[in-house]
Amino acid sequence: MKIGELSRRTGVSTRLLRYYEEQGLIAPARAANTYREYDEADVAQVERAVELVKAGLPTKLARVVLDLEQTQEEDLAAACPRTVAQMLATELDGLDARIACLTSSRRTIHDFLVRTSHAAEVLEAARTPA
DNA sequence: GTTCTTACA
DNA sequence: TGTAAGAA
Repeated sequence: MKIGELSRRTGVSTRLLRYYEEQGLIAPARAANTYREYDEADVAQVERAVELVKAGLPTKLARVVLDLEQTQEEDLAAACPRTVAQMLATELDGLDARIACLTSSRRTIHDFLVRTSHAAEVLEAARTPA
């Protein structure tokens, strides 16, 4: 399939699909007319890439993870270099720090809200969207 | 009509 | 990242 269809199927803009390719996250084949040619495996690859990026991984790390998953599905354990594991651990630490920060923010806002007469009603509304 | 590359905002 | 230009 061509880039347009892949874009529709994955919800990722053609602009971003080309950028992912530039960053080594995907490696589509090329048709004779120079058009990029994607297969089903690329669809899964793009969806996976989106997950990793959503998780906040730098594209550099996402590229490595994607690469590891593609080549060493069985003994991934041995294939992942310590340096990569270390970087992932650092990501985890950063996440923990952000969670702590957000938890603090939540506390501050929540504590104030609870002091208002609209607390019960508003908090219930937030809990029951749409 | 669709994609490609390059480049600007 | 969206969008534009010019070519295929």
